[in-house]
Amino acid sequence: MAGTRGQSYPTELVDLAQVARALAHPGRLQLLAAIAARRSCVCGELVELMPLAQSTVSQHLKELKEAGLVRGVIDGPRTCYCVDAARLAEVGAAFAGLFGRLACCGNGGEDDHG
Amino acid sequence: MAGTRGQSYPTELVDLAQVARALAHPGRLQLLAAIAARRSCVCGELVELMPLAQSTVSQHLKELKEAGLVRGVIDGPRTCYCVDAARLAEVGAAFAGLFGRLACCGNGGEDDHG
DNA sequence: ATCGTTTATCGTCGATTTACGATAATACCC
DNA sequence: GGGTATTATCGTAAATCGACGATAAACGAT
Repeated sequence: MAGTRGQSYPTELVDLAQVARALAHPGRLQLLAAIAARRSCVCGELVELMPLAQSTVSQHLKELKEAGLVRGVIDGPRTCYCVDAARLAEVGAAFAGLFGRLACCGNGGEDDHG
Repeated sequence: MAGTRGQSYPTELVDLAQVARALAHPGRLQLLAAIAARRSCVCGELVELMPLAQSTVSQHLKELKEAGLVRGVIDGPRTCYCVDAARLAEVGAAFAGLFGRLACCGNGGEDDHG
C-alpha cells in the first residue's frame, strides 16, 4: 500500500487520508447523517432505511467505528450507535485546516476553465 | 457500486463521497499540498518529491483533476498543475457543513464509554 | 524529419473494497 | 434449557485501487 520504493508518508497525511477513506462512500455518509439526526440509533433502524443488506450495514458501521467517528453502545440485545462529537469536531478542524492551507496558496479570482 | 437492491443515494452524498475518495490517499494529499505550496507546479517536480513512479503520480494527478481539485495547464512540453481555489473553497464549505450538522446533533460532553 | 524531453495512457498484477447470504454470538422471555 | 430477536462475523465473488514498466503522444530544438 505504501509503494515498493520504500519511503513513507507523514503521519498527519496518513491519518487524514484514513478518515477521508471512511467518508468515501455515500452509504457511510448517509449512515453517519442518520445516526447524528436521531439521538437513538439502533442498528435495525439503520438497516431499514438503507438499501443494503444487514451484514453490509454492519460492515460499514464497523468501518465508521474503526475510524473513530461513531461509537457503538451495547443496549440489551441491540447496539445503539452515536456519533463521537469530540472526534468529529477534531476531524472537522483537521479538514478545515487542510482546505485553508490549500486555498490560501492558490489563485484567488480565476474561475474560468476552457 | 450502488448495491443490487435498487435504490440509490442523494446526489449530495454521492458527490461528497467522491471528493472524499480523492482525498483518501496520503500520496494524493501530499500532491495536493505540494501543488498548493508552490505556485509553479510542474509534474516533473512532483514526481521528484514523491516516492512513486512517474506513471503512478500521473494517475493520481488525473484523479485529483477528475475530482475537480486541481487543474492542469499545458505549458509547452510539460503540464503545470494548480489547485482550483474556488472549487476547493466549495468543497471545504461542504465538509464544514457536513461536520457541523453531524456534531450539532451529537452528544456534547461525553467522551468516556469503555 | 529526427532526436530528446516531458507527460499521459495502456496493460497487468496483487491487494483491497463492496456486496451478499449463511451462520455464529448475545440477550431476552417462557 | 428452548425459542425468538438482534447484531456481528465468516466465506465468497465481482469490482475497483494502487503500483509498476512499457509505450504512445505532444512539444522544442537541431
